[in-house]
Amino acid sequence: MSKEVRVRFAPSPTGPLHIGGVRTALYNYLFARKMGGKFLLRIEDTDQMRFVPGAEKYIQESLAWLGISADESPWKPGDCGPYRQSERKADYMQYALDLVEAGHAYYAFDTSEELEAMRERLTAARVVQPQYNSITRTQMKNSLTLPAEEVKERLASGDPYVIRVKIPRKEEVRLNDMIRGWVMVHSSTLDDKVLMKSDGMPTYHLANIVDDHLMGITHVIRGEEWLPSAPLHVLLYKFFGWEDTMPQFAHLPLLLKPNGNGKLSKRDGDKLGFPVFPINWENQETGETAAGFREQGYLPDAFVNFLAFLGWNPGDDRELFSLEELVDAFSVERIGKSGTKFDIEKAKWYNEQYLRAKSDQELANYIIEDASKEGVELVQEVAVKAAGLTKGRVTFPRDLWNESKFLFVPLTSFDEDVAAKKWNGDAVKVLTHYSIAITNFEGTFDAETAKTMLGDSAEAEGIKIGKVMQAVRLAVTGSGAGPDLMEVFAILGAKEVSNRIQFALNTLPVIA
RNA sequence: GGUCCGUUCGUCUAGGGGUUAGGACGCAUCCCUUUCACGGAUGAAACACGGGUUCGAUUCCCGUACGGACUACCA
Repeated sequence: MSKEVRVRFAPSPTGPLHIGGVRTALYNYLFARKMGGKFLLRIEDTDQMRFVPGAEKYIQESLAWLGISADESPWKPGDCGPYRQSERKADYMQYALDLVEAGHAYYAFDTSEELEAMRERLTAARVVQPQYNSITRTQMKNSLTLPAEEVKERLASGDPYVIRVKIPRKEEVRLNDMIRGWVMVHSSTLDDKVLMKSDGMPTYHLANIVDDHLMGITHVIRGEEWLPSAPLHVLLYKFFGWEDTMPQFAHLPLLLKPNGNGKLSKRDGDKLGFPVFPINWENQETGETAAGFREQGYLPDAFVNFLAFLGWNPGDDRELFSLEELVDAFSVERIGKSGTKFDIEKAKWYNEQYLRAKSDQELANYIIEDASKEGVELVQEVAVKAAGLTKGRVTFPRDLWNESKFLFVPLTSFDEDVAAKKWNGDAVKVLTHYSIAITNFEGTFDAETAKTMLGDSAEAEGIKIGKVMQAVRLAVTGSGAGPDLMEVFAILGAKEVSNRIQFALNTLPVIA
């Protein structure tokens, strides 16, 4: 009987959460639910310089929109709080000190200028890897090179210092990644990463190990950009003596730019013409804004479904999955290894699928809302009909109103190309006849009736109905394309159709 | 440069020692439709390359190429 699965999503509040992060959150969530475990959200705000107000709220709102709920978070604390690293600040130093005590870490007093000088010196000496490591640390100012007395004095006098991990000179570090299998790295290629910064805050490397341990995290599912530092993390677990409870790692393939190369970054949104963020973002201080999927008209279910399939698949031909179904079907084994290019067309397709699956009643609300923004008040019943007529032709909810708008507002113009091609004497004859026929029509003007009467008018004029159909559509809708014309007539009603035909007859050029 | 990761249609992917290499998006054609769209059908479209191993490699191994990530007192 293994212990309960506990996973975490640990974003840092440095701006809007980008889509890759959202996917990471999703996979963590799916895994936790699938395994009957817990999904926690931890805010990694150890970088005070990059902290952006509002980013935390953005993360919260984004996940809420998608239905990704955390069992424990800053807003819903469990037994392992606090869930913001800045609020755990006091604890990290002791852990770092324990490492120093055990000889796995040391104080370093080098200034940034000295570090820079070291790198330049090494570069000049053609050292391939100018870094702070088992070789170079012997020439730097740290507690391994300085006399114990001086170290004590510097510490006592408040000299700025960092604590660095002391990477062993020769050691093979292995980890068994759930997605990539065994990964082996030699410690000689690792550097003595800073664990505690001079501002008293831990770096990611220290904080994430300490917190994951303290929070009982069993699986770390994160982006592939963390793979290179994973060996360091494994070493840290070992130094702390936590090997037995070290989480399993799963490094997710990256989300790539659609046009080719490089991982999808925050800046790509504007360039590529589609959002890279879940919801709209606005930085109050800088005025920086970014577009979100939600505001573009993507449905949360569709977006989640789309995102889940970016790097994962169920192993069969099914494509449409609700969040619950994703939970049921999810497994880490079925996550791919290679980077995934982002294809907005597929996202649109998903949105169309989910939109069409909605009832006319539900869709009608979008139409009513959008219409009222333009000062048009619609009754539910008509909006429902309009929704039914147009839902097969749209990608986003807002398209519903755009596609059905012509039903509710007076025509002001006619498509010129269609007019040039289809508006002719025959059409005028039929339309004139039809207009008169229906203007005083008393019965139920349903699609069937409208069609029969139109056929009768054409026959009376001795003209084939098919020849003038496009002109009829043009006269009543102003366009050469649209939903079933007779259904449109039924919604419009005989009176309105007649009026529109009259308007067209008066507006369009008269042709003999 | 170094370390690590990766490579099946344009894209997302299934598959896995012997298959007509399957599906989805997109694209094209046809059908449906008195329009456009939806829907249906069909089609074009892929195992990066070179060596092994093997009776047989897209599949296993090794190289090469290409791509990517990382290489901060950022996460």
